[in-house]
Amino acid sequence: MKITLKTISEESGLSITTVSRALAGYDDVNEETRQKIVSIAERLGYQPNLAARHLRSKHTQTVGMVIPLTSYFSDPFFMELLSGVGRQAAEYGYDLLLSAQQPGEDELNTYRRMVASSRIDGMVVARILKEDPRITFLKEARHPFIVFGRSNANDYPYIDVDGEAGMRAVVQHLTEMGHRRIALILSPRELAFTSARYAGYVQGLRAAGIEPEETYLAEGTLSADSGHAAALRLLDQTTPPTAIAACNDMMAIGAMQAVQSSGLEVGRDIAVTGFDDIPPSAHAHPPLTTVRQPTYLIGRQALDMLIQVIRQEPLDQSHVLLMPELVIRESSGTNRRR
Amino acid sequence: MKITLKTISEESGLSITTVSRALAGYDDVNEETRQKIVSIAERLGYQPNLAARHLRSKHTQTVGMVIPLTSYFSDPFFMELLSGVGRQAAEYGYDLLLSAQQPGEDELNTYRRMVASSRIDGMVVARILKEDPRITFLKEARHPFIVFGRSNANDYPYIDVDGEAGMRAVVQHLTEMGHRRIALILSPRELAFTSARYAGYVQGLRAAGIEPEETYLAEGTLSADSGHAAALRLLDQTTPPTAIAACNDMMAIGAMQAVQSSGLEVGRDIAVTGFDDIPPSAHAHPPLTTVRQPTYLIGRQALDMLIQVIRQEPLDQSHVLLMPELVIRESSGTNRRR
DNA sequence: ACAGTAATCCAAAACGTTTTGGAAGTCAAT
DNA sequence: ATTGACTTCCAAAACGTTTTGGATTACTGT
Repeated sequence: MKITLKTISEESGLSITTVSRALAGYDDVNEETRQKIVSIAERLGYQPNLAARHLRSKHTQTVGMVIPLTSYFSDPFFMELLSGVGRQAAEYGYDLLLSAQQPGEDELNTYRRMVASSRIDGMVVARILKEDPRITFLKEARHPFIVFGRSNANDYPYIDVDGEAGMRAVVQHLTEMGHRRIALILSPRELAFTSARYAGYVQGLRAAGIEPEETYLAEGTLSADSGHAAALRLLDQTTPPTAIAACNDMMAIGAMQAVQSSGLEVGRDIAVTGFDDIPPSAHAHPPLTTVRQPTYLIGRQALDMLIQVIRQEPLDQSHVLLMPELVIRESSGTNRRR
Repeated sequence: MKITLKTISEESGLSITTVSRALAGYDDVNEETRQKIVSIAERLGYQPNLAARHLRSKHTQTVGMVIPLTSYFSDPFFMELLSGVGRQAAEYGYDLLLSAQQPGEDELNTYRRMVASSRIDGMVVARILKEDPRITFLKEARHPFIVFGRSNANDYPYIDVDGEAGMRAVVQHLTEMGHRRIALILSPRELAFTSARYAGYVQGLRAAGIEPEETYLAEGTLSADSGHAAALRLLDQTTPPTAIAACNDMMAIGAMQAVQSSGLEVGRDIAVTGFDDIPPSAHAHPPLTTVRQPTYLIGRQALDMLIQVIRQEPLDQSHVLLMPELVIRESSGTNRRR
């Protein structure tokens, strides 16, 4: 049988109100009665019905995250973020509601459902577009949210890593290794972080006195397969690049496979670099030179910020920008070349 | 402002009852009125308040999973399972409530909270113990659940892989490669799958006429570090093993590092194998010979089964046992030895 | 003895939905 | 005109909480 406040009320001979207030710790109930109520509640194994509580009190101790089925699940980057968010949510006693988007459903719909159905107190949004309708929606709905990433309009709290600096460091490293023909495998242009990483690439080249060339640019979709295809296109020209920088690790891993299948050796004949430092990258063959985003920690900090937004506390810092770290491994070559 | 049934009721001049029934698709409302109601609902962007709905109707379209913080998050195996469950949940229109267990909190408490607070319709339980209090609890509470794994008492629906056959295949492979001194790094004894894998190990040895020896057994905690330590212990004896089988991939990866740091080469001087085939294993150095558990698919199928339990439909199969597949890579040696 | 205060309790409303058990109206058959 | 069968609608109850706005009692100082 279900144990409710009513059960305890009957058992104790006190009103439902008093039972509720006793358990909630209000000070207008006698310490002795509280003891009695608490002990009955424990004996019966009372657990409040959260649906009822939420209906009444308007907050749910739950934060939400939407997962577009196409890519995010099984994407190690996203999983790491999820871990961080989940970990920190537990710290605050919050649960995490994952709504994988229903197949074929408009993504924005999933957001609408989540927000308007009032099952969550706030949302974490990741991998945003330059013009992101989800953010527009959340802003309009005045629903608490936190973003991993920056877009064009930045009037919302976010946490991000400096992709420009990261990619600049990659290119600087490559030029120091003697490379001059450095190609870039771009992420989709509509993604918010693409322009920052591209800008860093250009800056890195110019700092070494190199003009970027159209023929050393290729576009991928973030997946390993797309990195593979892009690398093949880049290599298939009269003066192919001697280094390939990819905008994320998955594409870099695909690119390495492409390089190897062309009979070249990564790290000796050609350098390959990534961005993200997802766990597999350290164990790739050869280990991948990349830019570390502390994704797990970002998840945790994002949740910290979200809680502040939910509680309407002023944010310590509403725009957090982390400096990424260049991680040099073998894929970019162990010895100077050329 | 919040759009509720009342809003639509006032807007349309119809009762709340009729609005509710119209939107729910009952056939006791005129088609014309339904059109009107639906169009108003759409215009206003009505989204039902799920807390209220759940309070009244007793089911939540949500399944739950508890994640012990200590190990599971950031455990690739568990993440894969999560992906499968999440993916399939979306297929049925279910959401996924993740409750990471609070640090220091009794795990069973988290289950109690989840179940009794009536926020979920069913649970997925993974990595169970031989005697698992969570299962006892769920059975007693008569709350729908599905288990990945088998324990001693099997009177509940589960899906599992045949760990005995898997480990037998590993040992058979190793003996065929000429190994006679084959060590085993055990998972914790209280875990349900440990005994099956151990049994397979013994069977595999006996099939090749080898008696298992106490000195070739070590125990780990599933983590890479524990595998590392266990391997060092195994190697530090007068006649060390020539092959080390680990009960999961993480420990195998740790063991490989230990072997390498002892100046030996994995795959040539000594063979190492794992169990699970988590994604990093294919890219390990050298790539790890292991037993593939289709964890993602298991997650999906587990959810299929859970939905059936929730709907009180008879299960197609209440005990599913999958055959795992031996994946031979370089860590077990490419050429016959000895 | 009396007002004033503090301590302790509670009835009832509210949250937004679904469901129950009709009511009202229409129409056709008698 | 009455009956029965349909169709279409709705008032009210229920789900289990929290909160509001007192009510009751006991104690204090005068």
